[in-house]
Amino acid sequence: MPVDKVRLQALVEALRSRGRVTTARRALLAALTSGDQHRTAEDLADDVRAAHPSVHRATIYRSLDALTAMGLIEHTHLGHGPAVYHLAEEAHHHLVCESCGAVIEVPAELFDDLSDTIRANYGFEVTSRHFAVSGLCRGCASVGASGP
Amino acid sequence: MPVDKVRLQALVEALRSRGRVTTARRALLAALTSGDQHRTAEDLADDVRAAHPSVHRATIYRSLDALTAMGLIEHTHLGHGPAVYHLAEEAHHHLVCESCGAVIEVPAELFDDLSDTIRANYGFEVTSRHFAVSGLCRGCASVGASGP
DNA sequence: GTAAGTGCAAATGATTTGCAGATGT
DNA sequence: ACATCTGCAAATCATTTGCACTTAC
Repeated sequence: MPVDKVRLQALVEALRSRGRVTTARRALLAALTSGDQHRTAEDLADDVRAAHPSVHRATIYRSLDALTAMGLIEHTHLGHGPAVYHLAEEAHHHLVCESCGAVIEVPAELFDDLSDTIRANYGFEVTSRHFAVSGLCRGCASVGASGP
Repeated sequence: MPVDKVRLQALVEALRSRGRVTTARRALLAALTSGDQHRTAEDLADDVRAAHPSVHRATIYRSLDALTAMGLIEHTHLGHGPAVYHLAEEAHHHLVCESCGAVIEVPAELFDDLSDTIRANYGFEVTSRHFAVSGLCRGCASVGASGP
């Protein structure tokens, strides 16, 4: 049995223990388990509807909210566009290039020192990867620095 | 002459050197120079229209874009709501509590170490304060940790 | 059986756009 | 004068909501 299937099954069990298992929710978990991370609600809707055409867009949003509340998935704002969703177990931060839009995933541990400093100075607990870190990627930064 | 007026005048001069000085733009700079930081486009529209009722919402957005392109202002996404604008000279990062919505301003230098690490490891230049850092403020974190 | 979840259509909130006319330099 | 801005109305994009019907457990 391939790993993805095992993963999906584990996720569905986690879902069952926290709420109802429905077609839309299972299909969403399946979509998030396979293929590209960083999928927008609209992407996921397309994906789910490929297999279950009657699932409505509104249900996608409500199901994403429910799965988020259960702690199974999270979403990140990468820029001015729609939010992107991924499984909560794939915890990581995002660097987004403001010039070309490239997205770089970085391990959450990179932020540990900053989190410690912020906790010490402000009593603020950095908990989530809800927002990307913006800046310029290597390519775009060097163009800006020396000219093309 | 109060400091704010001097600041505003300097900003208007900067604007003049980079583009046209119009009623909407001047009023926006005035609104951003005085009063609360973290104002949404809608807040700013209200503010501008108090003095100049004929200024249209669309003009506010276009003017904010223009001032951003000129480097005079920037905006930050604090959460799921609208973006908030402030003068570019007031560079700072934002911590936003996911539970109560509190916003804490922190000096940009706090991120220097992280920026260095990211630059060294990924060649990525963290340039902007475009997104807030989410987490839990002191009050909300302690409620979550030990129960109310 | 019953609360929780869903489909649908319409509403919302924030922002953008096309175009004709007004304004800054 | 002439490009740049603006006002207006309508469009767009992402997401949410009210309500009647279905479904999972």
